Amino acid sequence: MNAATDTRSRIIAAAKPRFHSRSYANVGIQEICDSAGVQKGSFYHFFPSKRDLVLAVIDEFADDWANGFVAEAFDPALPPMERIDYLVDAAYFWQKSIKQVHGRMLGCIFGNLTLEVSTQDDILRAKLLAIFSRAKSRFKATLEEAVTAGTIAALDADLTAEAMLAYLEGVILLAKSQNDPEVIYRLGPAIKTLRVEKAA
Amino acid sequence: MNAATDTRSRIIAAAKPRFHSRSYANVGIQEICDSAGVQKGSFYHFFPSKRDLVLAVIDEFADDWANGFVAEAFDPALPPMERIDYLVDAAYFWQKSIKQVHGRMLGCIFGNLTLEVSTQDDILRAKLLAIFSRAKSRFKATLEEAVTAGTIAALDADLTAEAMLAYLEGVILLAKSQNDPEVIYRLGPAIKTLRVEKAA
DNA sequence: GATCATCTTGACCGGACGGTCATCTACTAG
DNA sequence: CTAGTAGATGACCGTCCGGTCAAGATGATC
Repeated sequence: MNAATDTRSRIIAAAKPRFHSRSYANVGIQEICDSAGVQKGSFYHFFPSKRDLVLAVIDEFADDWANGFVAEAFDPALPPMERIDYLVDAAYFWQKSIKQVHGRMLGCIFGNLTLEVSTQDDILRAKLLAIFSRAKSRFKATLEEAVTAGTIAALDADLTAEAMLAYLEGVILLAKSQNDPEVIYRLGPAIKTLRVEKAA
Repeated sequence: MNAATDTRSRIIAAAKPRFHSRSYANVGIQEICDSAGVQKGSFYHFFPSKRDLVLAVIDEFADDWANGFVAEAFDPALPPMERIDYLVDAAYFWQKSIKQVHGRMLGCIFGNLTLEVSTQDDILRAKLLAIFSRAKSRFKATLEEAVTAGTIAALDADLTAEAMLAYLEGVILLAKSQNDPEVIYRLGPAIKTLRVEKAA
């Protein structure tokens, strides 16, 4: 790792928890630079704008998830519907551990950013939409596999997948409003009851 | 209406669409004052702080809903489960009309504010939590009535109500990420498939 | 007509914001 | 040894931020 990539990744590392725990508008470049031990001019050498930083932060969070819980949850060795349970559990344990350390339930950074910036910045909205789109695909493939395996009755896999993603985000939102990850524990499992029937 | 209350309500009227369409942090006091034709000193005569303004804005939005769509939807004359359909429809049509006028889907201001500020301001979080709590009660009473009427099988009304509220917020979030109210139209009706069984 | 509380005015505060820039350093390639 | 490039430095830009304040206007009460 040369000095250049190190500076860049230190900036991102400093930005991640801040954007996650507060909001896009509430975190300043100066604060990130101070925390990363980087000069502002150096920051703008790597990132043309604040938006480009948050874009990189979103990518890192997405990678963390894809290589972590998501990879574990969507393990082909698991029965399809158990993967969904696994993912909900992972969200619960993650939020719980964050709260233990941080004192707060921070929720899903993709959901947080979506509601904050998507009316003001179409580039950020498109980025977040792409993240959700990928998540939906995972759910969809899992549902299709479950139908094929006969675990569940036929349904509209595309819409049901989207509904499940919506539900998960909604549960995390409600949990955040109560600052209580147990909400995810209580409500999460009901995700499997969601059904959108195939159009006739 | 005397001059005092008029100034106060002009401030709130100017603030409402701004907080709804952007974010808490992104809307400044000065801008609101300019739009309302009020001096900043006058603003601070009525509101001790920006937070107090947004608290008043939340109350007005809650009243608008309570006296509008919510009153229509939770009409005792309607069969219980149809009330839930009505509410989802109302959310859809409302977001659709906002998009037609504004060009954007703005989503639910309570959800928007929750994800933006609830890690940073416990007073605002408590306020939003109270709003959600009231909404949940409406769902719960409706579900209990449906069970009593034999329309649906027995379930945990409290948790199912919370799950439905979560789902609605999640659907609106996803719709906002696509800037497309049709998402609510497609996914909304599945709200009735959500079930949390009574604990044994 | 005097008093008092309510409301209005507009200048002002310190500090934070995102972003720019000329200058300097360090490394690499020819 | 030279030239070029990537990166680091820190002062600087204009603007906006939430909030304050002393002074003035207004209108009701006694």
